[in-house]
Amino acid sequence: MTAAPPLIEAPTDAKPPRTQSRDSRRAQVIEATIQSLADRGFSRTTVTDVAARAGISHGLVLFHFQSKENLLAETLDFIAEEYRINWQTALAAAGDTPEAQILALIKADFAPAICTPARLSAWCAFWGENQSRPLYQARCGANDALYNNTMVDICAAMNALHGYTHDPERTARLIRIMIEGLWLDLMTLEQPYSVAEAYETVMTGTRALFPRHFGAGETIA
Amino acid sequence: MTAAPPLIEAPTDAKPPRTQSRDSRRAQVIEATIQSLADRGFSRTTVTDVAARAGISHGLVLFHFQSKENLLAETLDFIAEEYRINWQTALAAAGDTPEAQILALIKADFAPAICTPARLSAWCAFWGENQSRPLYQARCGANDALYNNTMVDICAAMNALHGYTHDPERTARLIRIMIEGLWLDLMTLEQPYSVAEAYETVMTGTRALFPRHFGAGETIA
Amino acid sequence: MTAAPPLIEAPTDAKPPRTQSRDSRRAQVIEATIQSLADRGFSRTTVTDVAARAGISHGLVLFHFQSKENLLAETLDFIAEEYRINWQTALAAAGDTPEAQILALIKADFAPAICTPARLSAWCAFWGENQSRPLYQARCGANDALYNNTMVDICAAMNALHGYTHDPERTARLIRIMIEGLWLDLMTLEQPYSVAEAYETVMTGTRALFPRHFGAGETIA
Amino acid sequence: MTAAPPLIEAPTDAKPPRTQSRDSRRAQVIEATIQSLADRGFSRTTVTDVAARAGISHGLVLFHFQSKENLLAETLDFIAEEYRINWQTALAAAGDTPEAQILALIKADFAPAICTPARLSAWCAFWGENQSRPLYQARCGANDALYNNTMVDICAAMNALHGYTHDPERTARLIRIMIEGLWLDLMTLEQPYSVAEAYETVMTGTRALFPRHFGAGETIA
DNA sequence: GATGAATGAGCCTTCATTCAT
DNA sequence: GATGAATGAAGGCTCATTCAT
Repeated sequence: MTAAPPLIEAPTDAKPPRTQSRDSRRAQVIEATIQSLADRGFSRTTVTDVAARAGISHGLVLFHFQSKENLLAETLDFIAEEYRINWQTALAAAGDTPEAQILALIKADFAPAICTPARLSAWCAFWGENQSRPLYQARCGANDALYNNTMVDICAAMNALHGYTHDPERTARLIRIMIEGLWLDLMTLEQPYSVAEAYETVMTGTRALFPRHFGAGETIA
Repeated sequence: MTAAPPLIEAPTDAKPPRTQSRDSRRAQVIEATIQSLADRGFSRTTVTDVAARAGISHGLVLFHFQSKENLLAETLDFIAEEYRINWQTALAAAGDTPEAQILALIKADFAPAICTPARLSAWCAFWGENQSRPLYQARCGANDALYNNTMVDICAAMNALHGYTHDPERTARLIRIMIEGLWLDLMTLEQPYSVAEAYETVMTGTRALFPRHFGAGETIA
Repeated sequence: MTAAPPLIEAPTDAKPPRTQSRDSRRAQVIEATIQSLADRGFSRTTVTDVAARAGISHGLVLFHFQSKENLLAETLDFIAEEYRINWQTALAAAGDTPEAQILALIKADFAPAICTPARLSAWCAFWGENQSRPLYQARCGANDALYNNTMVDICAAMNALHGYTHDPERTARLIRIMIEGLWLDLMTLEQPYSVAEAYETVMTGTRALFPRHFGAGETIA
Repeated sequence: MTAAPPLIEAPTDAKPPRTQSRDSRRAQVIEATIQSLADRGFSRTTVTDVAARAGISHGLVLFHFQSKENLLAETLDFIAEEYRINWQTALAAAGDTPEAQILALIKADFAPAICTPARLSAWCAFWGENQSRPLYQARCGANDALYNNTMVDICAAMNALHGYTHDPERTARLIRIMIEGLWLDLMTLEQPYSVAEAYETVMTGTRALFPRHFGAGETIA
């Protein structure tokens, strides 16, 4: 599996030029928004705080994003797209066997670029706000459905190829919600276990579902 | 299994007496807070909205709860306690075998009094707000640890009694995060599946972990 | 003619009670809004300025009026109603002859309670803002039409009773726009003439329209 | 009477050359300001909106006019000068008799180039803003005084030549404020009468003042 | 207990103005 | 000349909190 390259550069200590290109400024602000959502949650994420994290004035944030609502929507778009590219890249790099594909998808969700406290918290901030649910559906519904359908197809291929007799829908859902549940744990627990342990836990569950595959030799690297 | 009785009465159409007992007023306000968290999310839940739902003035809400922060803390206490009583009651009513206890605990989490859109949304509202994480830990950390330890003990008993060789920590965690992941699904999906299907999904996963138990005959009733 | 009594009490030096009745507060704020419109114009009238003039916090202004837009609408309602009561009271107190009625209506428009710098400027602030035109029509259109129709009827009565052969529409319009034009002068000129001179000017114009009436003996007193 | 030629060209669909002469750019921006004042009113007229109407960037608007305040002042200068040229041209083209001069002045004020919704609204925007009153006096006071003195002189000539015995000040004022009052009507009314009807109304009033002149044969052409 | 007037901190947003390119 | 990124003052509005009644 090839990890997706980081989509935006990390902020450097070098003094940025006073005026930046439109795209670079927007990426910088979106990253600051993710950090703010993670640190302060949805309700305390303010334009002023985002601007301060990006080292610019609040006016400039709105100059680039028009409104706070739009900023949040574009931030959600960004992490959704980042997530989609991550798993699709991992899937493309995996072999043709369904077991390799499942493994690739699981590993992708715990990859360092994705399974970051900030990223997880940002997701959770959107999940936790009922008001953002229509926004979430509009921006992520299709992606989530695509992920799910992909996983269902792979589980069906496991049945066809290896003689399992699972309900593909339910099996795919189990894999997905195990990952999500572990993500939630990583955020919620005061002293969470490691990402590696989370990965091992999903693998344990997956191995239970497909006992003749996913031998214990695989680790997250 | 005996379902835990509802801890607070549902709001009736009958106008409440102008002067209610302290406890009844407080319960009424807490229920209104849960509804507001579910309907409007953490960031849009206001004292005024809670008061309107409870049919009283905002002044009275703060008279009873001192501050909004305290109101939210007590609301969290309430649902945490409600949740604790629910699973402990279910566990007490279950038989002595670990498989019966696991089944009771799972069923309890999908019981109608607990697995309500409002309840789930309220939980999620707290999870999504990083600012409330210390609060959450302070109020729910002990409960969550107790639940987890209980589940670990039961899983260890499954090993001892029935010859399974699982890591009890990891197995207990799997059962717990499957439930949480399904809860998240129920809230996040635009058109979620039924609670019964969610229950069946956990049971499928549990059955995979303990293949010689949890036969398909059990339904959520 | 009996001058309409002032509809709201002038602010006194006596320290007002910390909390006032709803109506008295609202009247106080509306008067402050009129003053602000007169002093600063539409574009510089802010909620904060109105609040400062009323000696209260901006929050309280919005507590009573919900929004700035609504405050302006209610202020317009207020002066429109004040104006309507003023001329209708004057008309009711006038005799039955159309010449007495015309005289009463003209005098009413230059009465001290109406023809105030603040009142005139407030009207002009609404006229000058295209954005407020729909608001103006919605709130004042009916009143203005009523005034105009009344004047048309009186002019028709002048024809019928005294043998004039004017177009009643045009004559009524002339009387009305002479008054409005003089109001505009009183506001626009750096060193305007007196209200009495404005009144005499309208009377001169009216006398020209009805040469056998409105002898020079009438003054505004 | 010869109508004053339009002082600035109407905007054409043809894209203007990227670099225009200084004067042409300034005229273009001033015309855009008039339109913005008319469409959006004083309080909603922004540099950005003016720039958009002129098809240039807001930076360029301020490059040419230094500040918004100065832009508004120059716009006022422009319409004041346009107005002055309009009536002075009309007056110069009129005959030597005072009755011809009065007629020419009245007609000039309802000429198509002057009595435009945009022009009227722009005037009204300035009148309605008390803050702009010093500006108005500084820029238009002399013009207005000149107009008034001219009209007073003409009314005095009417007396001398034709045996009327009016107060020239008051008569001149009546003619002027009738025109202004009708302008106000044209802007304020939801469904105003035509400009021609407004002109006829002034003529009716003028005829009443000078019964032996201004026979009904004259129309606005 | 209970209400609702009152305050003020803090939010989102607009917009005139500056200035690097 | 010309653009548009960038700033920051100021405005409308929300809402937790206080407090007189």
